[in-house]
Amino acid sequence: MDTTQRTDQQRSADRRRRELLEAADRVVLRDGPGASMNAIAAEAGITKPILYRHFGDKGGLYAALAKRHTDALLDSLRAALDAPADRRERVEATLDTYLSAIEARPQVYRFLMHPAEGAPSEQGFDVGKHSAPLLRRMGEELAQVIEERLDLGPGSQQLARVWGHGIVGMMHAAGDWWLGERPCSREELVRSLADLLWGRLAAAGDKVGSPGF
Amino acid sequence: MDTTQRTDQQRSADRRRRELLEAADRVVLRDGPGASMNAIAAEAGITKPILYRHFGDKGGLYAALAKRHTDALLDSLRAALDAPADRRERVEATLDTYLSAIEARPQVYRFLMHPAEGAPSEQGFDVGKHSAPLLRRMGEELAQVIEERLDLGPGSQQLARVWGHGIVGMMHAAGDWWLGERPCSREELVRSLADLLWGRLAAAGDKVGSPGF
DNA sequence: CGTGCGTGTTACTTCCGGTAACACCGAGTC
DNA sequence: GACTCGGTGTTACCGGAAGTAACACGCACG
Repeated sequence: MDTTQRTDQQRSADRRRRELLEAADRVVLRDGPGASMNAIAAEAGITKPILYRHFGDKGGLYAALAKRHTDALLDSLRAALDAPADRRERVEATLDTYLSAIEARPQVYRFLMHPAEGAPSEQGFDVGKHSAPLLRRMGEELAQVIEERLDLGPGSQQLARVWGHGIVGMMHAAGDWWLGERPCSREELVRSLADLLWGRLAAAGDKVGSPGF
Repeated sequence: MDTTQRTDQQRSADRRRRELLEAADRVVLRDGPGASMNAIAAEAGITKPILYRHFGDKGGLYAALAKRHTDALLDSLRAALDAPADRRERVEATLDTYLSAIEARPQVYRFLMHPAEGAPSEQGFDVGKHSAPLLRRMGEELAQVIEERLDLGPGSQQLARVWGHGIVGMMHAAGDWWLGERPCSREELVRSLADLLWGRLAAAGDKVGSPGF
């Protein structure tokens, strides 16, 4: 009964919400994740309480903001992951997609990786609950693809999840470091990481002059 | 000329500093990284300005605190990394050392991974500068060991650094996820990760019913 | 005796997240 | 046309945290 009536208000509320999110986006991209609610409200041309009415609290706003970017990135990754190519190519394409994304918009990336924090009266403090939702989602997503596509024998589901989170973490940490120091080209980085996943660590020989026990 | 005079004051100042750090440690371990300077001062039986005289600002205190734990963890890891065993065993021992550490003291671990944040007037916002100093140090350390021990052919130094940071990231992300969900035993996790590094991802067969492109 | 100097305190400023209370405005109703 | 009502907006405040004076005690050294 209210579905038809709702549309009008709902649509306008949704549009407002999107405008607010875009303003918040601009501010966060400019000032970093420490951007204040006042600043965001000012950018949107309004005042704080409105933000709170729309998003509850700062965490809510940041979560909404993060969801937008996270969804976008995950879509790109899914595309690379599902491409009709052989495994190595798909892995490299996925790595490259992720690295391209963080290279193109490092501020977004920084924000996504360290969203929450700072809330006073932080209760239970369950380890691992927040951290980085994006990493978790990427890990789960990758785990699913691995489990669907690869024959890993018994315990495959568990193994796939470990690998999913592990590979995502590898990608993330290497990307973070690379972005800070730019020690090599993106292509080289992708190749090096793929080599690592392809077992080159195990296959490498000992160094000749290595400390001989 | 002042070296002899200094010893006395210096020693007492150092002892005081250590006491303060220990108090801070207790509070942070109890209340999480959001612990206030007031709370830390109270735990130490003093008041805020003293903390500021010793550590400059909250970041300084947290950095000092982080350094203690980071150094300790890195020592353990170095021991595992340098053990006289074959490569696979060393890798497993290192993974296990890290995972044991975060399992034994999750609060410390949480603190180390998300130390800073929250400072207003955060200038330049260089991506990747802060993030997690511990991860960076671990990555560099591992890179060094890899480069020392393995024969990786041309470009070995670059490759070692990529791998160092990548492997550390893998360990971290998998550990973080594991700590939150506890989906398997530590031994299984270690084995799964070592398998990943040993190329099982590349070696696995396609699943029979997999979507055939 | 007094003059530094290290150690400590109280009391303050500033800023931020979050909230309460009030003000305006357009639509539907009698 | 007056009246209410929901949505949008505001100002003004609270509580708490970081960080900073400014002042006070104690102790060695001339």
